[in-house]
Amino acid sequence: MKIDPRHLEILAAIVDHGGLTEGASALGKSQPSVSRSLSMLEERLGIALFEPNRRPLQPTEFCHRLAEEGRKIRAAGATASTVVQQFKGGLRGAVRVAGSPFFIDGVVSPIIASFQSEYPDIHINQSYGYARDVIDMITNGTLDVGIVPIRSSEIPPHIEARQILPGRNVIACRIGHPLARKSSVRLSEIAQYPWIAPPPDSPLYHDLRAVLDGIGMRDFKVSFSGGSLASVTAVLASSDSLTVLPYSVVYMLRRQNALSALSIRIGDPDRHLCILAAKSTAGSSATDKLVKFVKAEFASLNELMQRREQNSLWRS
Amino acid sequence: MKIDPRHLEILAAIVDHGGLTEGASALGKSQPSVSRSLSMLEERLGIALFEPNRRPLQPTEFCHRLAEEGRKIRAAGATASTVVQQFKGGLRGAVRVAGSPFFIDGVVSPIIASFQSEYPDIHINQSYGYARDVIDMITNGTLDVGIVPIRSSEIPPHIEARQILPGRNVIACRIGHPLARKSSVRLSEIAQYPWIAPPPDSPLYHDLRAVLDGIGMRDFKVSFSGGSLASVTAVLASSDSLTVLPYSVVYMLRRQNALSALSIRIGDPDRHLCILAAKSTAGSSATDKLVKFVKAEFASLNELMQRREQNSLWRS
DNA sequence: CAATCTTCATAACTCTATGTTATGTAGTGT
DNA sequence: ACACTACATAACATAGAGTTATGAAGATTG
Repeated sequence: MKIDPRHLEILAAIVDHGGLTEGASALGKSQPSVSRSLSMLEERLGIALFEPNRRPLQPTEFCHRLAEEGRKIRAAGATASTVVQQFKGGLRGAVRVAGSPFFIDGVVSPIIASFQSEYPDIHINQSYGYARDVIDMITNGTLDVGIVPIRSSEIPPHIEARQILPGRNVIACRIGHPLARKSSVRLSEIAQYPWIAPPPDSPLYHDLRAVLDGIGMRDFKVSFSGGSLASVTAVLASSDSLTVLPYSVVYMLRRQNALSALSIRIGDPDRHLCILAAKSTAGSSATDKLVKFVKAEFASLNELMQRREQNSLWRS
Repeated sequence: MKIDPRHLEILAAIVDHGGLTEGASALGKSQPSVSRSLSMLEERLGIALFEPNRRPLQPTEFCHRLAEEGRKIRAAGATASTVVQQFKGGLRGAVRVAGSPFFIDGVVSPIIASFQSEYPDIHINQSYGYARDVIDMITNGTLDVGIVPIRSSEIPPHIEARQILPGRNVIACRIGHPLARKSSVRLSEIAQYPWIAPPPDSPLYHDLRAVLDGIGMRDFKVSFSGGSLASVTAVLASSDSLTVLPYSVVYMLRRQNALSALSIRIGDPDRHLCILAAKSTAGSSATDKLVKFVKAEFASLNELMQRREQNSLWRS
């Protein structure tokens, strides 16, 4: 027999709050109203929900079982409320953005800073996530915009994606690194230096492995592993270590006199940086504004980077 | 803002069935009723749930999101229905029995063993409990059958009780006890022997106190207290201790050459052994079969015991 | 493009469940 | 034994959902 889901929520509230009066209050209902609803439910079920003659109410095993379902209903209701708030709040100047940590820290954050000075009333909520997580969050509505390197075959049909940079990696090092001033770097010269590995679960780590496999290095010396872009940059800047980073990230950091890159061409990944958003018309004008702005900034950045051959750029 | 969980279920049904009319039918609701509920919901939310001017209704992304929560609520409701059926249907092939420990161990277990050899497909779940607990468990549906000594005034109206043995206690001892072979035992003879007391929270303990008060013994020497029927029997068998036990229990144990009883009449309790079950129609045929079997076995046992005068029985 | 069919919206009436305040009953603690 | 707490019940009002009947609008077909 079908039970009204509100009644299951009532049972959950009573069990979780240890009594009818407290449970009713938690639900915003009056104590007599809840009491009567329970009595009618017990009469319909023909099975006791609470031990008789006990104060406060002591649930039976049967009640506990139904209360468990009531908790699930309550959780679903809470999620629905969040969805409502998101769809309303999304219309009112808040955008949630996520992306690969190094891209977010190295490239996207400065762009978003520019966006916010131009649109001060739009709030940006920024977080990290790789492609798979970003897609999930956009799909379930907890994210508005994702900026991640991704293969086009990995983009599901309900998500709108636009490539903003081609996949391009370089071997990064500190400014003034012994190899940095060489116009041509040979394999044997790289082998003697230690490497910094990105977080093992990141696509960049796989890029690193691919690069080193391509160069023929089976075992490489890792002097530092994991960490944020800032910590990687700090380690690079204070040692002769090498790592693999996206070209755009190094380019942006070069502006800060932070990093340089070696004059050696390494294989580019087939994942291109894309900006992702849901295809639905629920996209807010704030989200639309941000997407447009980010596309324009990356177009500009791409143009700047293309004006410089990789090798000639790093020879200054 | 909180959404009525029934409305979330409605959204799920509409989305899953491809239209309002089909969805309403799936929920057992009328089409106009669902249409109006939806209109009122959209008005309260202030966000469109369906693309305008489309037939059949085409959900928005917002609606899809809420429908997902509706599915969770529907699933929880289905599980709750299953729980209800289990608590009702659990009475179909499995019977839960509880009673006073000494009766259960000494008399009821052998009867249930006979029952199960006759009905091997009926599962018996056996446990202990005194009258008050047994009544509570039957009331709240966690027990099917209780076998306990009880006064008829203690039986609530919603429970069906049938007396299966009159209240009758004897002073039990080991076979070969010095007093066991006497045809008439006097008070002064009893006083010198130690006593075994049943668990203090048991009605039998109160019976023991009542017996000793009636005999005029204010302070009696307790050499062993509490424990199961097996442990009490073991202590009796290996010492000259005495205790008070129900006549039927001793009778059953006598068959095993385990115990004997003194030839002295002591006051009988006003609690008679009864078999209890809920009056509700939820009683299964398995429960009915067990109740009938237990009644018959106890009638037979009662007849056997009545064929023997108490004193002549113990004189063999 | 018009006619027909399908799907949903609206109206009017009825009924049920839930809201309220007031008060009684029963269990628990001191 | 008394006071307090927690729940049950009564009476009245209201809102939401049930119904049948019917209209409006979108989609399909000839």
